[in-house]
Amino acid sequence: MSPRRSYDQYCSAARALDVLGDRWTLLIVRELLAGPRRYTDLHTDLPGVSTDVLASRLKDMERDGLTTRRRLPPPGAAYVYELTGRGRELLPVLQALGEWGAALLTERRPTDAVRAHWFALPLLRCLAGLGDGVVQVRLDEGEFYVRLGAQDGPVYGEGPAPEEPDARLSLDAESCTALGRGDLMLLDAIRDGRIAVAGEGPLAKALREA
Amino acid sequence: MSPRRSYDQYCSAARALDVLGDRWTLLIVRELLAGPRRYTDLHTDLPGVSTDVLASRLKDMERDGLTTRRRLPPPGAAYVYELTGRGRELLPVLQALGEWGAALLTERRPTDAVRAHWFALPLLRCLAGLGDGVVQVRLDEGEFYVRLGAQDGPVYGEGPAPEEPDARLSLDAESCTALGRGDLMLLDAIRDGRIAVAGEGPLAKALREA
DNA sequence: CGGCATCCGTGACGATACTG
DNA sequence: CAGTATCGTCACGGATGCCG
Repeated sequence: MSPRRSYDQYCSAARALDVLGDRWTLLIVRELLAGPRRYTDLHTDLPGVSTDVLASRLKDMERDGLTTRRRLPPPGAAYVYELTGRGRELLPVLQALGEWGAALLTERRPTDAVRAHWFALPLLRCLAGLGDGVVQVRLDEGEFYVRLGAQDGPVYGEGPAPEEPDARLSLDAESCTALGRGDLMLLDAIRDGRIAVAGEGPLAKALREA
Repeated sequence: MSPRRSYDQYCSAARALDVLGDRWTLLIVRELLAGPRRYTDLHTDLPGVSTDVLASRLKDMERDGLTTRRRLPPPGAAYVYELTGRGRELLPVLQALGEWGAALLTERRPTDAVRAHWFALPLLRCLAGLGDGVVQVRLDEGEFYVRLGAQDGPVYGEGPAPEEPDARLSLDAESCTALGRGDLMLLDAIRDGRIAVAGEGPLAKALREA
């Protein structure tokens, strides 16, 4: 079970850490921000987490109202874990953490795992305010999509978007980290050709012409 | 020493959690956001932290560039710990955590510790944009001050402000949590008399008249 | 095979005692 | 006052086994 060990402080940040402070919890939230995932998906995308800790965290998070467990309709009837509304409200927390940690994201160590959708979080800020629509992003490591201007704030997902995207971006991971660190401006990178833009909708035009 | 156990992920949020994810680390940052503190001050304001863990965290945080250790000039020559610029950049992280955790801050449990300056974090957002100056805040639990419009963003501190404040607020902890949760608007609370405003400067007038 | 539960070794944590 | 030393306990990581 979860932190039987509360900080016992009448402080909202301490209360948040009572729920979120355990190892792996916030990284599981980061995974689920990219959409519903099965237990095995979570286990393979979080190398190093042991099976019992993952199961324990998922139980705690469900009890704390962060996630729900749902059975997928057949075929492929499996359980998936997904965030509740309350869980999705953690997006600003992960954005703040990611922004602070961007300065630490220098070289890639040989032991570092990489997943494409981990770059969606820093890209959300860069793309905010450019208009509404779905942007499909392709990296060497994989692809993900970003839904801008959604009613519950922008959301994103792993893999190809379920609907036809309004614009397609192709770039490399290095440019992605530079964007997140603020060393590179999105529109500069498009002008330089470090980011390729495809698509004919207004969102694609806005990205190319601005 | 600190997380020898890295998550080993090429992701800025995971990198941040490598540094910040240990128990007590972010709460020590919260304490130091209120100004430099001695070891004993930290130990008494963080009930439950053991002496060796506190010492270990402070070493790790200094090594990771979050804090510095400085000897105070006599009299009272003691060591104080204070945040570096990099450490102060964690303010948005704690604000995001506090905002999310505000929903969990309901009744005060009998085991909960309270410190007045823990309420400074949520109040910063409420006071932002009302102008520049120093606001002294008095609660039953103690007092703190908030410096609005500072060059490095607003900062705050425990106890009375070192300079003469531009406005003085008196309120109770319940109103403070309601403000942080968004259930109560600052100017409404002033009109209702739940917050008393003293002072003659333009900031005090702005608080009373808006 | 996906979804855990069990067992075990190691290390982190919490409480107390002690020292410069 | 500012930590270090010691020790019991628990959480974590890794491997394996069970069960639908």
